[in-house]
Amino acid sequence: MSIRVHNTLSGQIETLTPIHPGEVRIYVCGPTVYDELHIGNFRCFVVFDSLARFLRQEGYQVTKVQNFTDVDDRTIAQAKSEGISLRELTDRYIDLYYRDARLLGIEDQIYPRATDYVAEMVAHIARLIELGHAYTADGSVYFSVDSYPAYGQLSHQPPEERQAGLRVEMEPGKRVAADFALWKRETDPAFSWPSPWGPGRPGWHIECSVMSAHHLGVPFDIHGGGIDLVFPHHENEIAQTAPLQPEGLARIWMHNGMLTLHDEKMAKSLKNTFRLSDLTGRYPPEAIRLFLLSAHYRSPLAADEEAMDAARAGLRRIENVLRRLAAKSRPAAELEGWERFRASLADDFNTAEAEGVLFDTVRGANTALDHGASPAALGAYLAGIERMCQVLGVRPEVGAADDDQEVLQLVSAREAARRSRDFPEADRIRLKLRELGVVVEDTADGSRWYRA
RNA sequence: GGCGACGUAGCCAAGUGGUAAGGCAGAGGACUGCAAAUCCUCUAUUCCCCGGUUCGAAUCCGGGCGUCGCCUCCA
Repeated sequence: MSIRVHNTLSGQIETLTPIHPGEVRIYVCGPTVYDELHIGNFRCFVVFDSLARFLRQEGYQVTKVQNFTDVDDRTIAQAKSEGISLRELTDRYIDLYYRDARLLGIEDQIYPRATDYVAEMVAHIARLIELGHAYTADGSVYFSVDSYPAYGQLSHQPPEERQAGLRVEMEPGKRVAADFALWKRETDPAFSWPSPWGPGRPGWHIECSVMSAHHLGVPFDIHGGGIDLVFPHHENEIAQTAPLQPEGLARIWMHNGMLTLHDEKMAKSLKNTFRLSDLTGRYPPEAIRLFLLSAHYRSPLAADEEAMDAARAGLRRIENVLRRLAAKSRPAAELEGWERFRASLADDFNTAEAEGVLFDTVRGANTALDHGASPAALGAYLAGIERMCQVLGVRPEVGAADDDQEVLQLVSAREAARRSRDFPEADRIRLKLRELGVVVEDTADGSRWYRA
């Protein structure tokens, strides 16, 4: 099945044709680690994690890189204010990223951090100066946008059409307002690296060009990130790579829409963020992941409570049907619903539609169970639903029964009480089990229990 | 001001020319000792508005209105 995705560069939906047959190489712009991340940040990471899962399921060997930006104005400012080293600060927030990433089921991948690649960035910048695409000014180095006529191709807007300096003041030393920093002169010796142009630190964009090329080779297949990175970040990555790599940095540029709260982009600067850890008391992380994939990745997604409640209810529905199926199915080669599911994802990674297919299949499975379908037929439902969950990256908590003797005794005592129609006793035992964290449900075939 | 998205039920959200997926919430019914779970039925004659193209439009075209994102360090 050919896989089609939207390419911001062309503005079109294009067929993914891997550069190296059978292999897909992906780079995703990761977080700046100066503070705890909010779930808006994670929308991007979850989307591209599922994309990688899907491509693997489709038989591709996937190499995926997601960086940590561990040097910029904010990380430096935060480290300074706490009186600690950059490494100490960023280690802390990288650890917190890993904690949340694990909870959200983000698979392991290559995680380079910018400060480990400063020497390579310096070498890259030096080449740009040699080729006449960059110039030094008072210890800083800027990329000359005028030296690259195609500038603006990703954001579909040439620099002269932009209102330069609308939001940020132009730095002195730049020849043209649109020029951007490759290297910034030292402002504090505690946070600087040596370079041929004097001590300083790398600009923001250069790290991604260098680290992606280092780990994936150039060009690679997919470069992803939030749509707010199109300009200037990704535009600049393209510009500063072009003189050294005529084939460009990446073939396909994919961008996810923003998570919004109260109709505004969720962002630290707007103070309308919440973190995964703010939600975990009320929602299992799997429900959050299901929620984050409930809209098409390019659409904005509103982080409202009702939508997250719906995702949680949906997750429970999945868990319940898996419990029902586990008791009655036999392994099957068929995967119920899977073809429709993968067709949705192959069409510009439509996870919203794919979730629709998943819930269709869940209902189909419940109906089949109610109608006493064969164990093999039920096995196909089980396999299909499990495969879909695997790609979406949700690991439903089925709470499988174990061999806890106390629980087993209570369950059978309750069964006996029910048989003798001693319902008050049965209810008393059910309550007691509940206190042990065990849920008992009575079905036509007897009681079933699981850990909540 | 420029560029790019978007506007579908109470809420979330698919659908991009052939007569409105799915989830949540709500109502009724079935099942049930009670729960829980599950199933069935119902809930948008209509897709922001106004024109146009077409046998046929939520889907294409034109014009409005509204919302969001970006315009130099924001996933």
